[in-house]
Amino acid sequence: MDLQEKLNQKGLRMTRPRRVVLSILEAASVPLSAGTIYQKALERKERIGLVTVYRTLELLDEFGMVRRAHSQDECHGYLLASPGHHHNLVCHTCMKTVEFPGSEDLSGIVQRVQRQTGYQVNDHLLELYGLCPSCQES
Amino acid sequence: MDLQEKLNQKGLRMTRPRRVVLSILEAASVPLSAGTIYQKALERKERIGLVTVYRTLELLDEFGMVRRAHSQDECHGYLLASPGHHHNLVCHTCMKTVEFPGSEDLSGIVQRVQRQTGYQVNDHLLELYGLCPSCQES
DNA sequence: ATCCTTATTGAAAATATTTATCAATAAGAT
DNA sequence: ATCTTATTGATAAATATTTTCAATAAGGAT
Ligand SMILES: [Mn+2]
Ligand SMILES: [Mn+2]
Ligand SMILES: [Zn+2]
Ligand SMILES: [Zn+2]
Repeated sequence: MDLQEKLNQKGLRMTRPRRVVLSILEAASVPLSAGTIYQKALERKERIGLVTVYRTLELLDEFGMVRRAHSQDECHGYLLASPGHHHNLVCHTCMKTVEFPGSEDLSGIVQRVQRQTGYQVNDHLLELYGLCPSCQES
Repeated sequence: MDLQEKLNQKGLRMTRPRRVVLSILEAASVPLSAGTIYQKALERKERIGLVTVYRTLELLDEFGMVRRAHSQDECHGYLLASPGHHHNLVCHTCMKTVEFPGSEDLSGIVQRVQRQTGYQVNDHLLELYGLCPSCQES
């Protein structure tokens, strides 16, 4: 289900600014902050407000169409997210990011930690870091 | 090795502000932001600058004595970190956080992801969320 | 204890980031 | 083409973080 449909469902409207933000995210391979997206929009000579970028990101987040990247420094990068449970793999050097399906089995860890802490675990954040193919050469 | 020693090693000095920040972190069971630490210092009637809190956190971070909590909203909470590889388990409701040793085996996932993406994985961020014992009752 | 060197502090200002307001605009249904 | 109202973006306000720099204090030397 694409943005248009999700908007319709809620009586919301497809607008040019929203299309621009989405398009920029689609073209990106690294996590983008609101500010960066705004920059790129300006470069494209698009008339858009920074506030709208924030609002659109919030919207896309609600729709689950976007995911935040929590690298140590830049905490506020957004990436387009495929539907379903995924995680990010970020290149330390160039930030190029790919997602991988979250089919990993954490039940072992979860079991153990629950027993040891008394907590009831129901969610997790997993992010991998490394070197992308092209950065491995240099 | 405690803060005093690590400071000595680098020709740095143990100061009262640094002691205060450390002490506040030691007393906390939830991730604290620079601002919050500053607040608590004021409550303790300690003379300290917010800038110094930022600087001290940066320092503690370099020393690996502190870990950042990346909850969805509050991206900049700091927690005192035990030496060695650990992760955080955060309570959704009250934020109470415990750490658990990172002895989990991610090699399965890592292997698979490396093969599928061509990336070379060498680090990860794992955080668990759930309900702490006391929040389970309510 | 006193002196000296220099790491450290914090007030103040500069930047950067995020949120709130609100009149003007434009989506999209009729 | 008209109408309703969701949406935008300029502006301002609120937060958060970083930079600057003269005054202070840690801690080694005497
Ligand atoms: Mn997962
Ligand atoms: Mn681990
Ligand atoms: Zn790379
Ligand atoms: Zn709790």
